[in-house]
Amino acid sequence: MATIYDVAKAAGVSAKTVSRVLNQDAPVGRETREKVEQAIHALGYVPSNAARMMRSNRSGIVGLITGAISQTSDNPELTGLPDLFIVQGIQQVMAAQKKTLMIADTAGSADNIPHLLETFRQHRAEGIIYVADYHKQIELPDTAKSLPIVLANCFDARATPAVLPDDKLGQKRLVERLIKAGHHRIALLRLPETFVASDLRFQGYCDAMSEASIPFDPTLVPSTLQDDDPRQLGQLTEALKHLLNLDQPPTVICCGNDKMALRVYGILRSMGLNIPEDISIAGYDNYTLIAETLYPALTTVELPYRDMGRQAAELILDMIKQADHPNEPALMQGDVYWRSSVTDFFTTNVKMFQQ
Amino acid sequence: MATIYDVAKAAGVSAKTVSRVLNQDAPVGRETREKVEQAIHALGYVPSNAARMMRSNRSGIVGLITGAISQTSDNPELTGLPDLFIVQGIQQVMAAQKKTLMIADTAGSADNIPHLLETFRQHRAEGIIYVADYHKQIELPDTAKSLPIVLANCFDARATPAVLPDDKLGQKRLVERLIKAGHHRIALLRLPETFVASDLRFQGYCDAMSEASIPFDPTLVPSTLQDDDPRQLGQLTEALKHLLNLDQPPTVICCGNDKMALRVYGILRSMGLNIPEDISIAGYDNYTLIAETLYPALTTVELPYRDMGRQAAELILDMIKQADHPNEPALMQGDVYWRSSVTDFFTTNVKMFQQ
DNA sequence: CGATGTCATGACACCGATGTCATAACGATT
DNA sequence: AATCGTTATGACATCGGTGTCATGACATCG
Repeated sequence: MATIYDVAKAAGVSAKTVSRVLNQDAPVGRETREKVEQAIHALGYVPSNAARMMRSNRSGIVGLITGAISQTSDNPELTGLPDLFIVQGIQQVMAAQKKTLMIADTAGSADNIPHLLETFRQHRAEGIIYVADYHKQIELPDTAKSLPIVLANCFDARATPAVLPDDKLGQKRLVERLIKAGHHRIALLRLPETFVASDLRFQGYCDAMSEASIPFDPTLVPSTLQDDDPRQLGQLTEALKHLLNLDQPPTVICCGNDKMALRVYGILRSMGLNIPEDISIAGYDNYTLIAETLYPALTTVELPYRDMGRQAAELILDMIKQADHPNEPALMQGDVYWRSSVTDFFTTNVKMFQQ
Repeated sequence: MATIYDVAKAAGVSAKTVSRVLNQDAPVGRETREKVEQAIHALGYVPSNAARMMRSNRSGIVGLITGAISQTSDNPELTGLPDLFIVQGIQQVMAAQKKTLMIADTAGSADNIPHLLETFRQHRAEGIIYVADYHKQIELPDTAKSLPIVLANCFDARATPAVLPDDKLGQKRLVERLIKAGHHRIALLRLPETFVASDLRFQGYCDAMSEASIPFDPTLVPSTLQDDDPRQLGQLTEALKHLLNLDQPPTVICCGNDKMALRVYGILRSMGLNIPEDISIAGYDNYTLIAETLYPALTTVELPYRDMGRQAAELILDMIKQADHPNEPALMQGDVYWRSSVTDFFTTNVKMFQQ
């Protein structure tokens, strides 16, 4: 591989002059510049990052730790990898800032994290972003504290700067929208309690109901499901039977996430019920592969993963520039996506009048 | 950040001795070693990759170009990102070989590729893997030819070494299995022709049928769908009606992929048909989020993405070691996943006898 | 016209590792 | 005792860039 000296010799100038042409940090004569540029092109010269980095002591590298690439084998429930959109958001910002993003994977085990941090330090990464596959609490090894670090989609007990989805607000908005569409009997099939989002979304549900002066009816919120995937189908079936057999059954069921909604579609149909004519269904996540492909398409709330990624990236860049960092996690809002799996009683009425 | 000289001074030895402790490439006295190790620990010293790299001129970096992280905006059809499993397979091999994988993203536009290659050259990447989001033909810029390169999930006209899924064999195996289960009237809903896989899978279907001496019936293979997503639902509905209205309707429908199968589930159910009692459905891709979550679970063929990634990684490492490279693309086989969306007439019969 | 400033360029040191070579101490071999 | 081999260690050059400083040629200004 050609070096700057090869280029200098070919152009008949000093290495420093080539450097000046490359970096445009000092005036160079037009003729000289052209000779140098020709030599660079002829030799296919590309400057060595390693050498630059040594001199400047600035790597321009930001490390990213994720389990998104290797499947999280401890939780087969979540194999969809939508959290990769967080990585995408980060990538966008980094590319715009000409930073190099170095992605390392936990290979499914948190034990690897110290080793990954070590690698990042060897590369002199300026900061680190840790991305979790779903909203959860984590604990980082002590070695992590020596570099600026931002958590995305997770938080810890030490108030490390974090970017999180606003699950409470998202569920609240969805329920508000359902109420506006004329629904009063609104069921909620909660995620297993081990998920942080389970409780937050339940709170959002309660807030929306109470603000609309609809009294809370515990029969509409069956006990939460278990983590255990194989048993979930049976539990879901039971919960649905319970809801449908109520004196006043719900007109809409909010599912813990889109995947659960996919299951619910199958079960309800095997019971002979039509969506949304017999009962409306809503999800959570706006996992488009499911939400847009299901028939009918699924009303759901977006997890604002791309925004979270962008926010996390900007946060880490700020922290690299100035050791300053926020104390409160940044909560990112997701929109409600209104699709045909939910009946809008008022819109339907309008249509009837029109016809 | 501490340097090797800081460590040397703290331990009262020369920098070279510290280097020897780090690399264990020459004997060091026990006492000296311990002093050095203490100093390293006390200073939190981590050797600089940049400096090492300069001296050795070996980066240990393999570049990976993908659109998997940024969504491929030109094809909203495919937002599932399952191709990330390829990246995972690559990562596994690289980690085992202590290579650093540098992932760059096309941000949805192939125009960025030259720039990414430039970045890789700056980092002195030893080789490059290009990962496509689905089986397709691509064309790389000429600048790519100066480094060892392997294509994963795609190929070009210049016989660049490639790793591809064996779509023909996969479909053939699925159809063979269907025939073994007692199906003779087997329909195939092809992917749009713009997909390379469309024709290959059709060939596999034909091969299996002809080897079983079942004459090819073109009415069972409706004309392929259009790319155009919004129109696909209507086209699918038409195609299904056509198939169901045949004199001898199919007992099983092979869908172009799992996502299409998800649509077909919805449409058939809205027609009042039960799967698999009234008609069996099979998919392709083994996109587990769909295939395992659908009710009933979907019979499908695996796209062996992880294996492809591993294979591509091993190929590029070979090519880095020795400029040698294969001329034929490596075809990777995927297994048939047999689930409850397809009736097995013989198994059913056996059960009936048993009862 | 001499002093000053700007432009264009080169010589040289340095960033932080490691390869090469030298050296000293010590035990083993002849 | 002289020679040799091994162990343990350090001095120094080097990788490929860039920061610092110096230098010469002109242009500008009072």
